[in-house]
Amino acid sequence: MTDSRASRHDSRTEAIMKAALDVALEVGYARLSIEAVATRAGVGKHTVYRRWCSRGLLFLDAVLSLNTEGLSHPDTGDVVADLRETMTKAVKLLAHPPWGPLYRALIGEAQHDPEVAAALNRRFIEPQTADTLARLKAAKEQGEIAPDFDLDLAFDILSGPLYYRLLITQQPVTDDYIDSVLRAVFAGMSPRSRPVRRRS
Amino acid sequence: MTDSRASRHDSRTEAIMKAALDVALEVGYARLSIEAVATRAGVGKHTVYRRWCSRGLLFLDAVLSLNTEGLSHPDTGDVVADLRETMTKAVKLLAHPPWGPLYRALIGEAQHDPEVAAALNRRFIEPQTADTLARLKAAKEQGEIAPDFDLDLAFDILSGPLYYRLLITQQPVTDDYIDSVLRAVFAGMSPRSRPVRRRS
DNA sequence: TCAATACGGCACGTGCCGTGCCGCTAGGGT
DNA sequence: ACCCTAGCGGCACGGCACGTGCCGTATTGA
Repeated sequence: MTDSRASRHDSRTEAIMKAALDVALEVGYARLSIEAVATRAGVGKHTVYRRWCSRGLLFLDAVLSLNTEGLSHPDTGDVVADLRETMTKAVKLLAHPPWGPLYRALIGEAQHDPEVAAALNRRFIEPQTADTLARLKAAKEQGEIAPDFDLDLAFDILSGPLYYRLLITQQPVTDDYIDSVLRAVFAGMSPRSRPVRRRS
Repeated sequence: MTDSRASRHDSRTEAIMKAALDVALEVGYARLSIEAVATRAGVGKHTVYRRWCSRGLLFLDAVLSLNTEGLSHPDTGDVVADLRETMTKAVKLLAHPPWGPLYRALIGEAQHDPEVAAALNRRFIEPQTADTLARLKAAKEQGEIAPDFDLDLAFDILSGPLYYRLLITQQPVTDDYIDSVLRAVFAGMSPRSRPVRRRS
């Protein structure tokens, strides 16, 4: 096998990311040290520093390695139902233990480290956004969304409240809340708006 | 004067908060150390630790000490115009240098330190929210907002997109963006909604 | 067999942590 | 006018994690 070297290399990499997640879950990201991660992984510090140039980027890789499966959007013809399903799945992953605290810590780190912020956007936020935008575009073409509605803005308005709850007020993001956001955003705040169809 | 002792105490406190802001603006909150703050303030480390039990709480006090004047809502009878004015003012304060990076760092710290998160909510987020909710309530009573619209939710939907831009994508929050959010949220995403009045 | 590469282990200097201790000074009590 | 005391600045300490050298080793590919 010509890739023995590479596979050894990869196994170390995975061991380090696994150890980083373990330590972060135990003591919190704020108290996560490279030393502790290296020790936990049974690895020298050099082996960590050779792969990641900062604690934040290591943590980013570790958290994103949990990307079990993508959050691709179904298309049943009912955009509200499809959005609800995807948002519920995403929130279940990202806003609840054990991953909720880790994801929050990752976004927190992004506020201090521009590299982490850029990488988080490029590798997680943008792909997820593109996927949702595609679904919204299809909905607009089928007349489920007003033709002059800016879809990038629509994404912000749908995601923003969830992140606001996750990061600022830190109230739980329940299925009911997702439902309320969807209804409210589709219906609009003005009186006499056309109501959106309720959950069947 | 019987409060000389208290005034001496307060002058130290203010000097430390001022020094914390200076250092944070120079090297960033991530590299802000108590030692540097104490030195900058011409103060012993004890004098800092006696007042704040963590770096995050000191930073919170320092940033909130910039609360020049409250962001109270005007009531001209046009809720969209009033919200636009307040949101524009808030964004101008909180999303632009020099305070933008500091506010982002504060929210970032809140992701790691529950005490900071709780204090930030209690001392800044909740009062601001209450103020906006009062204005929204008045608008609902005057028929500018649909009578069955949850106003707490309305606040989340209006604020969320701004925070999403500030914290996640880190795109600039422009006046046009605020305008777009207001129009979109009032009109709703569904087709054939009653359009909200445009800026005069 | 041999050179090369990546590795684990160890040690180092540095910076900051949080906490003692010491001597001083400015105010307040009498 | 006296001292008493709380709060202070300065200093030093042990501890921890940083990031980086160095060394000996094991596994790999020539």
